[in-house]
Amino acid sequence: MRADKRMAHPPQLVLEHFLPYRLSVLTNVVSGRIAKSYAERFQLTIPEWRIMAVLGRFPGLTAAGVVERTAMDKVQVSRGVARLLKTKRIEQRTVEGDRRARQLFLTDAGHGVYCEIVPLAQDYEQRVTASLSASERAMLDRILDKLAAAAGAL
Amino acid sequence: MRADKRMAHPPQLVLEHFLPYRLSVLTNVVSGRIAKSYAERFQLTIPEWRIMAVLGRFPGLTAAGVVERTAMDKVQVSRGVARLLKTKRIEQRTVEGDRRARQLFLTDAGHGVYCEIVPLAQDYEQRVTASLSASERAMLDRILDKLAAAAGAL
DNA sequence: TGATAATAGTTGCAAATGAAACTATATTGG
DNA sequence: CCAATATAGTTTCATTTGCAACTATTATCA
Repeated sequence: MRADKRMAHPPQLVLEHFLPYRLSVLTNVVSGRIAKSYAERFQLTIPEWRIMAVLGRFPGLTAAGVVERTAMDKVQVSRGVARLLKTKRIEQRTVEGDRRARQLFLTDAGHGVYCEIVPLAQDYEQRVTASLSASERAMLDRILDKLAAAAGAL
Repeated sequence: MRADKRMAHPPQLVLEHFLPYRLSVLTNVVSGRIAKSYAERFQLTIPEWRIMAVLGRFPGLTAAGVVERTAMDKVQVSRGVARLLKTKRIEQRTVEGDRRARQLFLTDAGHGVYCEIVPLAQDYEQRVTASLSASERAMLDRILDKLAAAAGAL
């Protein structure tokens, strides 16, 4: 009988040890905290800041490039880009030889905002990772790379 | 002049080494995959599944207890509970001595679904972490605890 | 006791989200 | 070369979200 089977081997998911769950909670907390430091002050949403961050690092990406680099939703990027264009934090240039795609760049104003937020974000990161030893930090680095590779491969 | 300053020390966020960013990308990928495996098949949203998961482990929690254990939003829990009641995956019982609160339990049907999903989730987790050595897995465990504690404490 | 504050949980509403359909442009195979 | 297909990005629409305000009940303490 089914009930007997269940009582013999009740599958159990210990949520607080379940990796996807822990990642999700941690990410939400971390992103949320950082967002607080810029959202109100610069009128930026999280997706908008993500786009700016990735463009600060990789100027000239197209929207599709942003999607690829951030694993954000395509629509989310499209709308974030639209808002950032309206607020003049980024500008676009049609790609040579492909009139569908546009390369995206931070404007001077956008770069200014970027330069203000980056230290805040770095500071927060440092305070969060301050609890780790140097070897733990190195280990985390390697582990995250492996996990990202594995998750992407499935 | 401002431009000069920027060019001298342009703050740069090296995204591929920036912890919040890496967490976010990894979480986006992982959560997306998992959601797909049960969302369609069992008509369950992520919040619903989280509630079921925590009730499978801690039967008799109240909605507030679920909030506490999952770091989910109170409203999200309220609505998830409402849907799970309607779909008969959980049932509730008024708490002795407090007519506001209700204890929540998986129904037999709910427990059946739970027992089907748990192995899927565990299997997925295993495939993602298969790339890690045992010691790396142990380390990850510790590190995530530390990070969560540190992030929460700020 | 009784007024005030706290807690459990729900609901209204405006904003955010995402799947699917859409426009416009590029590519490819026959 | 052109029809079919693929890609970049946007828009539509129904759903989901979360803050704030709400109801109902319980706790506090003057």
